[in-house]
Amino acid sequence: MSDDPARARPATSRAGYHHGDLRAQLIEAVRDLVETHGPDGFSVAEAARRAGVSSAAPYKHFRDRPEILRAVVSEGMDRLRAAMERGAAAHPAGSLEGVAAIGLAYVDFAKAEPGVFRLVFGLTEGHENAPDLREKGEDCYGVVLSAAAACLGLPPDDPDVERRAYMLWSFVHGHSFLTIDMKHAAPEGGIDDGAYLMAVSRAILGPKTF
Amino acid sequence: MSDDPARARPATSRAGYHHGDLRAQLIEAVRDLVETHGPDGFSVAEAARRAGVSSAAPYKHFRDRPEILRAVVSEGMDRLRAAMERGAAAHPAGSLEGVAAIGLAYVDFAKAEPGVFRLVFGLTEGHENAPDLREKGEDCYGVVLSAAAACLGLPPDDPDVERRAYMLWSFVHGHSFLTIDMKHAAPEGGIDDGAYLMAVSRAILGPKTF
DNA sequence: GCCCGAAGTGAGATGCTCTTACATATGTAA
DNA sequence: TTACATATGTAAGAGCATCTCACTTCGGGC
Repeated sequence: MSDDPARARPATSRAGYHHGDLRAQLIEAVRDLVETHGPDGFSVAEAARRAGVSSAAPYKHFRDRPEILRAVVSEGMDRLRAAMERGAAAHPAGSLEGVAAIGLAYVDFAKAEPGVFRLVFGLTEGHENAPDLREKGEDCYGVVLSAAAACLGLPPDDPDVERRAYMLWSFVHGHSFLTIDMKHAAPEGGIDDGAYLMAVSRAILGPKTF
Repeated sequence: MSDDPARARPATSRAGYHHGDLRAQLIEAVRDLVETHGPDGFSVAEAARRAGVSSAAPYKHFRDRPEILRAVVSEGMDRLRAAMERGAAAHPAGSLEGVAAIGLAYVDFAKAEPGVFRLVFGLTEGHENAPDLREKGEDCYGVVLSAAAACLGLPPDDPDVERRAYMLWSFVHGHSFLTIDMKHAAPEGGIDDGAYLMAVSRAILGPKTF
Protein backbone atom coordinates (compact mmCIF):
# COMPACT_ATOMS: atom_id res chain seq x y z
CA MET A 1 0.00 0.00 0.00
CA SER A 2 2.86 2.32 -0.75
CA ASP A 3 4.90 2.00 -3.94
CA ASP A 4 2.43 0.54 -6.38
CA PRO A 5 -1.12 1.80 -5.89
CA ALA A 6 -2.58 -0.50 -8.54
CA ARG A 7 -1.08 -3.65 -7.09
CA ALA A 8 -3.15 -3.91 -3.95
CA ARG A 9 -6.50 -4.38 -5.63
CA PRO A 10 -7.85 -7.51 -3.90
CA ALA A 11 -9.15 -9.42 -6.89
CA THR A 12 -11.83 -6.78 -7.28
CA SER A 13 -12.21 -3.83 -9.57
CA ARG A 14 -10.43 -1.41 -7.35
CA ALA A 15 -8.63 1.29 -9.28
CA GLY A 16 -6.74 3.08 -6.54
CA TYR A 17 -7.70 5.10 -3.55
CA HIS A 18 -11.28 5.19 -4.70
CA HIS A 19 -13.00 1.90 -5.08
CA GLY A 20 -15.32 2.61 -7.95
CA ASP A 21 -18.06 0.14 -7.17
CA LEU A 22 -18.10 -0.27 -3.44
CA ARG A 23 -21.83 -0.09 -2.89
CA ALA A 24 -22.61 -2.94 -5.27
CA GLN A 25 -19.75 -5.03 -3.99
CA LEU A 26 -20.83 -4.60 -0.39
CA ILE A 27 -24.31 -5.78 -1.25
CA GLU A 28 -22.87 -8.78 -3.02
CA ALA A 29 -20.56 -9.55 -0.09
CA VAL A 30 -23.43 -9.37 2.36
CA ARG A 31 -25.60 -11.52 0.13
CA ASP A 32 -22.89 -14.12 0.07
CA LEU A 33 -22.35 -13.98 3.81
CA VAL A 34 -26.06 -14.33 4.42
CA GLU A 35 -26.24 -17.40 2.22
CA THR A 36 -23.19 -18.92 3.82
CA HIS A 37 -23.63 -18.14 7.49
CA GLY A 38 -27.34 -17.49 7.81
CA PRO A 39 -29.37 -14.30 8.02
CA ASP A 40 -27.41 -13.00 11.01
CA GLY A 41 -24.06 -14.41 10.15
CA PHE A 42 -22.78 -11.29 8.57
CA SER A 43 -21.11 -8.15 9.83
CA VAL A 44 -20.49 -4.83 8.17
CA ALA A 45 -16.85 -5.19 9.09
CA GLU A 46 -16.54 -8.55 7.37
CA ALA A 47 -18.23 -7.25 4.22
CA ALA A 48 -15.82 -4.32 4.16
CA ARG A 49 -12.92 -6.69 4.62
CA ARG A 50 -14.08 -8.72 1.64
CA ALA A 51 -14.35 -5.60 -0.48
CA GLY A 52 -10.87 -4.59 0.59
CA VAL A 53 -11.77 -1.35 2.33
CA SER A 54 -11.67 -0.08 5.87
CA SER A 55 -14.51 -0.88 8.22
CA ALA A 56 -15.69 2.71 8.09
CA ALA A 57 -16.06 2.90 4.32
CA PRO A 58 -19.47 1.18 4.15
CA TYR A 59 -20.98 4.01 6.15
CA LYS A 60 -20.34 6.35 3.23
CA HIS A 61 -22.86 4.32 1.25
CA PHE A 62 -25.29 3.08 3.89
CA ARG A 63 -26.59 4.75 6.97
CA ASP A 64 -26.29 1.68 9.18
CA ARG A 65 -26.31 -2.09 9.28
CA PRO A 66 -30.05 -2.51 8.73
CA GLU A 67 -29.89 -0.33 5.64
CA ILE A 68 -27.39 -2.68 4.03
CA LEU A 69 -29.68 -5.58 4.81
CA ARG A 70 -32.58 -3.69 3.29
CA ALA A 71 -30.57 -3.12 0.13
CA VAL A 72 -29.82 -6.83 -0.11
CA VAL A 73 -33.48 -7.64 0.39
CA SER A 74 -34.56 -5.04 -2.14
CA GLU A 75 -32.25 -6.45 -4.76
CA GLY A 76 -33.43 -9.95 -3.91
CA MET A 77 -37.07 -8.99 -4.34
CA ASP A 78 -36.29 -7.54 -7.74
CA ARG A 79 -34.81 -10.83 -8.80
CA LEU A 80 -37.70 -12.79 -7.31
CA ARG A 81 -40.27 -10.73 -9.17
CA ALA A 82 -38.29 -11.00 -12.40
CA ALA A 83 -38.14 -14.77 -12.04
CA MET A 84 -41.88 -14.95 -11.42
CA GLU A 85 -42.56 -12.82 -14.48
CA ARG A 86 -40.28 -14.99 -16.60
CA GLY A 87 -42.23 -18.01 -15.41
CA ALA A 88 -45.52 -16.42 -16.34
CA ALA A 89 -44.25 -15.26 -19.72
CA ALA A 90 -43.13 -18.74 -20.68
CA HIS A 91 -46.72 -19.92 -21.00
CA PRO A 92 -49.88 -18.66 -22.67
CA ALA A 93 -51.63 -15.89 -20.76
CA GLY A 94 -54.42 -17.27 -18.63
CA SER A 95 -53.12 -20.83 -18.65
CA LEU A 96 -52.80 -22.96 -15.54
CA GLU A 97 -49.24 -23.71 -16.64
CA GLY A 98 -48.42 -20.03 -16.31
CA VAL A 99 -49.71 -19.94 -12.74
CA ALA A 100 -47.80 -23.07 -11.83
CA ALA A 101 -44.65 -21.64 -13.41
CA ILE A 102 -44.91 -18.57 -11.18
CA GLY A 103 -45.09 -20.83 -8.17
CA LEU A 104 -42.18 -22.88 -9.41
CA ALA A 105 -40.06 -19.76 -9.83
CA TYR A 106 -40.92 -18.85 -6.25
CA VAL A 107 -39.91 -22.24 -4.88
CA ASP A 108 -36.77 -22.32 -7.00
CA PHE A 109 -35.74 -18.94 -5.69
CA ALA A 110 -36.21 -20.14 -2.13
CA LYS A 111 -34.11 -23.22 -2.81
CA ALA A 112 -31.40 -21.29 -4.62
CA GLU A 113 -31.11 -18.47 -2.08
CA PRO A 114 -32.62 -19.60 1.20
CA GLY A 115 -30.78 -16.94 3.15
CA VAL A 116 -32.09 -14.05 1.09
CA PHE A 117 -35.51 -15.67 0.85
CA ARG A 118 -35.76 -15.91 4.61
CA LEU A 119 -34.51 -12.37 4.94
CA VAL A 120 -37.15 -11.06 2.55
CA PHE A 121 -39.89 -12.41 4.75
CA GLY A 122 -38.26 -12.00 8.10
CA LEU A 123 -37.27 -8.39 7.87
CA THR A 124 -40.52 -7.01 9.17
CA GLU A 125 -39.39 -6.40 12.73
CA GLY A 126 -37.91 -2.94 12.85
CA HIS A 127 -38.21 -2.24 9.17
CA GLU A 128 -41.84 -1.20 9.08
CA ASN A 129 -41.04 2.14 7.51
CA ALA A 130 -39.63 0.80 4.28
CA PRO A 131 -42.28 1.70 1.72
CA ASP A 132 -40.12 0.61 -1.17
CA LEU A 133 -39.88 -2.93 0.17
CA ARG A 134 -43.58 -3.06 0.82
CA GLU A 135 -44.22 -1.84 -2.69
CA LYS A 136 -41.98 -4.51 -4.16
CA GLY A 137 -43.91 -7.08 -2.15
CA GLU A 138 -47.11 -5.80 -3.66
CA ASP A 139 -45.55 -6.04 -7.10
CA CYS A 140 -44.73 -9.71 -6.54
CA TYR A 141 -48.23 -10.37 -5.34
CA GLY A 142 -49.50 -8.51 -8.39
CA VAL A 143 -47.87 -11.08 -10.66
CA VAL A 144 -49.86 -13.84 -8.99
CA LEU A 145 -52.99 -11.78 -8.90
CA SER A 146 -53.06 -10.94 -12.59
CA ALA A 147 -52.16 -14.48 -13.62
CA ALA A 148 -55.00 -15.81 -11.50
CA ALA A 149 -57.35 -13.20 -12.90
CA ALA A 150 -56.43 -14.06 -16.47
CA CYS A 151 -56.90 -17.71 -15.70
CA LEU A 152 -60.37 -17.18 -14.27
CA GLY A 153 -61.37 -14.58 -16.83
CA LEU A 154 -62.18 -12.06 -14.14
CA PRO A 155 -60.79 -8.62 -13.23
CA PRO A 156 -57.88 -8.67 -10.73
CA ASP A 157 -59.92 -6.83 -8.11
CA ASP A 158 -62.68 -9.41 -8.10
CA PRO A 159 -63.06 -10.75 -4.54
CA ASP A 160 -63.02 -14.34 -5.75
CA VAL A 161 -59.77 -13.74 -7.62
CA GLU A 162 -58.26 -12.18 -4.54
CA ARG A 163 -59.31 -15.10 -2.40
CA ARG A 164 -57.89 -17.70 -4.71
CA ALA A 165 -54.70 -15.79 -5.40
CA TYR A 166 -54.12 -15.55 -1.68
CA MET A 167 -54.66 -19.27 -1.34
CA LEU A 168 -52.15 -19.95 -4.09
CA TRP A 169 -49.60 -17.64 -2.54
CA SER A 170 -50.15 -19.11 0.88
CA PHE A 171 -49.71 -22.63 -0.41
CA VAL A 172 -46.58 -21.90 -2.39
CA HIS A 173 -45.12 -19.81 0.39
CA GLY A 174 -45.63 -22.56 2.92
CA HIS A 175 -44.19 -25.19 0.63
CA SER A 176 -41.15 -23.01 -0.02
CA PHE A 177 -40.43 -22.50 3.64
CA LEU A 178 -40.98 -26.11 4.55
CA THR A 179 -38.67 -27.12 1.73
CA ILE A 180 -35.76 -24.99 2.89
CA ASP A 181 -36.40 -25.71 6.54
CA MET A 182 -36.75 -29.44 6.02
CA LYS A 183 -38.85 -29.51 9.15
CA HIS A 184 -41.39 -31.69 7.42
CA ALA A 185 -41.13 -35.41 7.02
CA ALA A 186 -41.54 -35.01 3.29
CA PRO A 187 -43.61 -37.64 1.54
CA GLU A 188 -41.47 -40.59 0.48
CA GLY A 189 -38.80 -39.68 -2.03
CA GLY A 190 -39.36 -35.96 -1.93
CA ILE A 191 -41.70 -33.89 -4.03
CA ASP A 192 -41.84 -33.15 -7.73
CA ASP A 193 -42.35 -29.40 -7.44
CA GLY A 194 -43.58 -29.02 -11.00
CA ALA A 195 -46.33 -31.60 -10.75
CA TYR A 196 -47.17 -30.53 -7.22
CA LEU A 197 -47.64 -26.89 -8.18
CA MET A 198 -49.61 -27.81 -11.26
CA ALA A 199 -51.97 -29.89 -9.13
CA VAL A 200 -52.37 -27.14 -6.59
CA SER A 201 -53.02 -24.53 -9.25
CA ARG A 202 -55.64 -26.71 -10.85
CA ALA A 203 -57.33 -27.41 -7.54
CA ILE A 204 -57.45 -23.77 -6.47
CA LEU A 205 -58.33 -22.16 -9.77
CA GLY A 206 -60.60 -24.94 -10.90
CA PRO A 207 -64.27 -25.44 -9.98
CA LYS A 208 -65.35 -23.82 -6.74
CA THR A 209 -64.36 -26.41 -4.16
CA PHE A 210 -63.53 -23.78 -1.58
CA MET B 1 -25.23 -4.68 46.93
CA SER B 2 -23.69 -4.25 50.34
CA ASP B 3 -25.70 -3.82 53.52
CA ASP B 4 -28.96 -5.61 52.78
CA PRO B 5 -28.57 -8.70 50.65
CA ALA B 6 -32.30 -9.35 50.40
CA ARG B 7 -33.14 -5.85 49.21
CA ALA B 8 -31.63 -5.99 45.78
CA ARG B 9 -33.86 -8.72 44.39
CA PRO B 10 -35.23 -7.09 41.22
CA ALA B 11 -38.88 -8.07 41.47
CA THR B 12 -37.90 -11.68 40.90
CA SER B 13 -37.61 -14.68 43.19
CA ARG B 14 -34.03 -14.04 44.12
CA ALA B 15 -33.22 -15.33 47.54
CA GLY B 16 -29.69 -14.04 48.08
CA TYR B 17 -26.39 -14.66 46.45
CA HIS B 18 -27.81 -17.57 44.54
CA HIS B 19 -30.61 -16.85 42.22
CA GLY B 20 -32.59 -20.04 42.44
CA ASP B 21 -34.27 -19.99 39.06
CA LEU B 22 -31.91 -18.22 36.72
CA ARG B 23 -32.11 -20.58 33.80
CA ALA B 24 -35.88 -20.32 33.46
CA GLN B 25 -35.84 -16.60 33.97
CA LEU B 26 -33.20 -16.07 31.31
CA ILE B 27 -35.30 -18.02 28.84
CA GLU B 28 -38.30 -15.93 29.72
CA ALA B 29 -36.33 -12.70 29.39
CA VAL B 30 -35.00 -13.70 25.99
CA ARG B 31 -38.47 -14.75 24.88
CA ASP B 32 -39.77 -11.36 25.85
CA LEU B 33 -36.92 -9.53 24.14
CA VAL B 34 -37.44 -11.56 20.98
CA GLU B 35 -41.11 -10.69 20.89
CA THR B 36 -40.45 -7.03 21.58
CA HIS B 37 -37.41 -6.31 19.47
CA GLY B 38 -37.43 -9.06 16.87
CA PRO B 39 -35.51 -12.31 16.59
CA ASP B 40 -32.14 -10.56 16.78
CA GLY B 41 -33.08 -7.79 19.12
CA PHE B 42 -31.83 -9.53 22.20
CA SER B 43 -28.51 -9.84 23.91
CA VAL B 44 -27.32 -12.17 26.61
CA ALA B 45 -26.18 -9.15 28.55
CA GLU B 46 -29.62 -7.57 28.47
CA ALA B 47 -31.28 -10.79 29.55
CA ALA B 48 -28.85 -11.04 32.46
CA ARG B 49 -29.58 -7.43 33.37
CA ARG B 50 -33.30 -8.20 33.45
CA ALA B 51 -32.73 -11.18 35.67
CA GLY B 52 -30.61 -9.05 37.97
CA VAL B 53 -27.38 -10.96 37.60
CA SER B 54 -23.97 -10.21 36.18
CA SER B 55 -23.34 -10.62 32.47
CA ALA B 56 -21.19 -13.66 33.13
CA ALA B 57 -23.85 -15.58 35.04
CA PRO B 58 -25.79 -16.88 32.01
CA TYR B 59 -22.73 -18.81 30.92
CA LYS B 60 -23.09 -21.04 33.96
CA HIS B 61 -26.35 -22.30 32.45
CA PHE B 62 -25.79 -22.05 28.70
CA ARG B 63 -22.70 -22.68 26.66
CA ASP B 64 -23.20 -19.66 24.42
CA ARG B 65 -25.71 -17.30 22.86
CA PRO B 66 -27.09 -19.77 20.30
CA GLU B 67 -27.74 -22.27 23.05
CA ILE B 68 -30.02 -19.81 24.84
CA LEU B 69 -31.89 -19.23 21.60
CA ARG B 70 -32.24 -22.96 21.14
CA ALA B 71 -33.69 -23.27 24.62
CA VAL B 72 -36.24 -20.57 23.83
CA VAL B 73 -37.16 -22.33 20.60
CA SER B 74 -37.39 -25.68 22.31
CA GLU B 75 -39.74 -24.33 24.92
CA GLY B 76 -41.75 -22.60 22.21
CA MET B 77 -42.14 -25.82 20.25
CA ASP B 78 -43.38 -27.57 23.34
CA ARG B 79 -46.10 -24.98 23.70
CA LEU B 80 -46.93 -25.12 20.01
CA ARG B 81 -47.36 -28.88 20.08
CA ALA B 82 -49.41 -28.68 23.25
CA ALA B 83 -51.69 -26.11 21.64
CA MET B 84 -52.12 -28.27 18.56
CA GLU B 85 -52.97 -31.28 20.69
CA ARG B 86 -55.50 -29.27 22.67
CA GLY B 87 -57.08 -28.21 19.39
CA ALA B 88 -57.32 -31.80 18.23
CA ALA B 89 -58.67 -33.02 21.54
CA ALA B 90 -61.51 -30.51 21.52
CA HIS B 91 -63.25 -32.34 18.68
CA PRO B 92 -64.21 -35.93 17.89
CA ALA B 93 -61.30 -38.04 16.65
CA GLY B 94 -61.31 -38.22 12.89
CA SER B 95 -63.45 -35.14 12.40
CA LEU B 96 -62.63 -32.35 10.00
CA GLU B 97 -63.22 -29.94 12.84
CA GLY B 98 -60.33 -31.51 14.70
CA VAL B 99 -57.99 -31.00 11.77
CA ALA B 100 -59.08 -27.40 11.36
CA ALA B 101 -58.62 -26.81 15.07
CA ILE B 102 -55.02 -27.97 14.83
CA GLY B 103 -54.44 -25.48 12.06
CA LEU B 104 -56.14 -22.76 14.02
CA ALA B 105 -53.90 -23.43 17.01
CA TYR B 106 -50.92 -23.11 14.71
CA VAL B 107 -52.05 -19.79 13.28
CA ASP B 108 -53.00 -18.49 16.69
CA PHE B 109 -49.57 -19.34 18.02
CA ALA B 110 -47.96 -17.47 15.16
CA LYS B 111 -50.12 -14.43 15.82
CA ALA B 112 -49.57 -14.55 19.57
CA GLU B 113 -45.81 -15.07 19.43
CA PRO B 114 -44.57 -14.03 16.02
CA GLY B 115 -41.01 -13.63 17.26
CA VAL B 116 -40.75 -17.13 18.66
CA PHE B 117 -42.68 -18.54 15.73
CA ARG B 118 -40.24 -17.03 13.29
CA LEU B 119 -37.36 -18.25 15.39
CA VAL B 120 -38.67 -21.79 15.40
CA PHE B 121 -38.59 -21.94 11.63
CA GLY B 122 -35.63 -19.71 11.01
CA LEU B 123 -33.13 -21.35 13.27
CA THR B 124 -31.91 -23.92 10.81
CA GLU B 125 -28.78 -22.07 9.74
CA GLY B 126 -26.03 -23.13 12.06
CA HIS B 127 -28.21 -25.26 14.30
CA GLU B 128 -28.28 -28.39 12.18
CA ASN B 129 -26.95 -30.52 14.97
CA ALA B 130 -29.85 -30.07 17.31
CA PRO B 131 -31.58 -33.43 17.23
CA ASP B 132 -33.94 -32.50 20.03
CA LEU B 133 -35.36 -29.60 18.02
CA ARG B 134 -35.73 -31.76 14.95
CA GLU B 135 -37.50 -34.35 17.01
CA LYS B 136 -39.92 -31.81 18.41
CA GLY B 137 -40.62 -30.72 14.86
CA GLU B 138 -41.45 -34.29 13.96
CA ASP B 139 -43.73 -34.47 16.96
CA CYS B 140 -45.67 -31.44 15.78
CA TYR B 141 -45.98 -32.91 12.33
CA GLY B 142 -47.11 -36.13 13.92
CA VAL B 143 -50.14 -34.39 15.39
CA VAL B 144 -51.23 -33.34 11.91
CA LEU B 145 -50.38 -36.71 10.45
CA SER B 146 -52.44 -38.75 12.87
CA ALA B 147 -55.39 -36.38 12.71
CA ALA B 148 -55.36 -36.61 8.93
CA ALA B 149 -55.05 -40.38 9.10
CA ALA B 150 -57.98 -40.67 11.49
CA CYS B 151 -59.99 -38.42 9.25
CA LEU B 152 -59.31 -40.52 6.18
CA GLY B 153 -59.60 -43.83 7.97
CA LEU B 154 -56.11 -44.87 6.88
CA PRO B 155 -52.86 -45.67 8.70
CA PRO B 156 -50.55 -42.67 9.30
CA ASP B 157 -47.84 -44.11 7.07
CA ASP B 158 -50.13 -44.37 4.07
CA PRO B 159 -48.59 -42.37 1.19
CA ASP B 160 -51.86 -40.61 0.51
CA VAL B 161 -52.14 -39.54 4.14
CA GLU B 162 -48.59 -38.25 4.04
CA ARG B 163 -49.25 -36.26 0.89
CA ARG B 164 -52.39 -34.67 2.20
CA ALA B 165 -50.93 -33.96 5.62
CA TYR B 166 -48.02 -32.23 3.97
CA MET B 167 -50.42 -30.14 1.91
CA LEU B 168 -52.34 -29.15 5.01
CA TRP B 169 -49.18 -28.23 6.85
CA SER B 170 -47.86 -26.27 3.91
CA PHE B 171 -51.09 -24.33 3.57
CA VAL B 172 -51.37 -23.49 7.23
CA HIS B 173 -47.70 -22.66 7.49
CA GLY B 174 -47.86 -20.28 4.55
CA HIS B 175 -50.99 -18.63 5.86
CA SER B 176 -49.39 -18.19 9.27
CA PHE B 177 -46.30 -16.54 7.87
CA LEU B 178 -48.21 -14.30 5.51
CA THR B 179 -50.44 -13.26 8.37
CA ILE B 180 -47.62 -12.14 10.63
CA ASP B 181 -45.64 -10.64 7.78
CA MET B 182 -48.60 -8.81 6.33
CA LYS B 183 -46.82 -8.94 3.02
CA HIS B 184 -50.04 -9.98 1.36
CA ALA B 185 -52.76 -7.67 0.23
CA ALA B 186 -55.19 -9.68 2.26
CA PRO B 187 -58.62 -10.18 0.76
CA GLU B 188 -60.97 -7.36 1.71
CA GLY B 189 -61.64 -7.16 5.39
CA GLY B 190 -59.14 -9.78 6.42
CA ILE B 191 -59.70 -13.46 6.81
CA ASP B 192 -61.83 -15.52 9.17
CA ASP B 193 -59.19 -18.04 10.14
CA GLY B 194 -61.69 -20.54 11.49
CA ALA B 195 -63.81 -20.69 8.36
CA TYR B 196 -60.75 -20.52 6.14
CA LEU B 197 -59.06 -23.45 7.80
CA MET B 198 -62.25 -25.47 7.83
CA ALA B 199 -62.60 -24.92 4.08
CA VAL B 200 -59.00 -25.86 3.45
CA SER B 201 -59.27 -28.99 5.56
CA ARG B 202 -62.39 -30.07 3.73
CA ALA B 203 -60.84 -29.43 0.34
CA ILE B 204 -57.67 -31.34 1.08
CA LEU B 205 -59.09 -34.25 3.03
CA GLY B 206 -62.23 -34.51 0.97
CA PRO B 207 -62.68 -36.32 -2.34
CA LYS B 208 -59.51 -36.80 -4.34
CA THR B 209 -59.19 -33.52 -6.21
CA PHE B 210 -55.41 -33.56 -6.08
C1' DG C 1 -18.29 -29.01 61.39
C1' DC C 2 -16.10 -29.52 56.90
C1' DC C 3 -15.60 -29.83 52.31
C1' DC C 4 -17.05 -29.87 47.54
C1' DG C 5 -19.57 -28.60 43.76
C1' DA C 6 -22.92 -25.44 41.90
C1' DA C 7 -23.76 -20.81 40.92
C1' DG C 8 -22.49 -16.05 41.05
C1' DT C 9 -18.97 -11.88 40.60
C1' DG C 10 -15.66 -8.54 38.44
C1' DA C 11 -12.19 -7.71 35.31
C1' DG C 12 -10.61 -8.14 30.82
C1' DA C 13 -9.56 -9.76 25.82
C1' DT C 14 -11.54 -9.42 21.47
C1' DG C 15 -14.67 -7.97 17.94
C1' DC C 16 -18.44 -5.24 16.03
C1' DT C 17 -21.13 -0.80 15.18
C1' DC C 18 -20.96 3.65 14.25
C1' DT C 19 -18.80 8.55 14.75
C1' DT C 20 -15.42 12.01 14.03
C1' DA C 21 -11.67 14.28 12.02
C1' DC C 22 -8.86 14.10 8.33
C1' DA C 23 -6.93 12.66 3.54
C1' DT C 24 -7.44 11.90 -1.30
C1' DA C 25 -9.55 11.71 -5.78
C1' DT C 26 -12.68 13.70 -9.56
C1' DG C 27 -15.14 17.10 -12.13
C1' DT C 28 -16.17 21.82 -13.22
C1' DA C 29 -15.13 26.51 -13.81
C1' DA C 30 -12.28 30.43 -13.83
C1' DT D 1 -3.23 25.05 -14.95
C1' DT D 2 -5.25 26.23 -10.64
C1' DA D 3 -8.96 26.22 -7.25
C1' DC D 4 -12.66 24.62 -5.20
C1' DA D 5 -16.71 21.49 -4.07
C1' DT D 6 -18.07 17.03 -3.56
C1' DA D 7 -17.65 12.18 -3.18
C1' DT D 8 -15.20 8.58 -1.22
C1' DG D 9 -11.68 6.72 1.36
C1' DT D 10 -8.68 6.12 6.15
C1' DA D 11 -7.37 5.97 11.15
C1' DA D 12 -8.64 6.25 15.69
C1' DG D 13 -11.76 5.68 19.20
C1' DA D 14 -16.17 5.46 22.17
C1' DG D 15 -19.51 2.17 23.54
C1' DC D 16 -21.53 -2.24 23.82
C1' DA D 17 -21.61 -7.33 23.30
C1' DT D 18 -19.72 -12.12 23.71
C1' DC D 19 -17.21 -15.10 26.26
C1' DT D 20 -13.17 -16.43 29.54
C1' DC D 21 -10.77 -16.66 33.90
C1' DA D 22 -9.78 -16.45 38.57
C1' DC D 23 -12.08 -15.89 42.57
C1' DT D 24 -16.13 -15.87 46.07
C1' DT D 25 -20.26 -17.51 48.18
C1' DC D 26 -23.67 -20.61 49.23
C1' DG D 27 -25.95 -25.13 50.27
C1' DG D 28 -25.99 -30.05 50.98
C1' DG D 29 -23.83 -34.55 52.10
C1' DC D 30 -20.46 -36.82 54.95
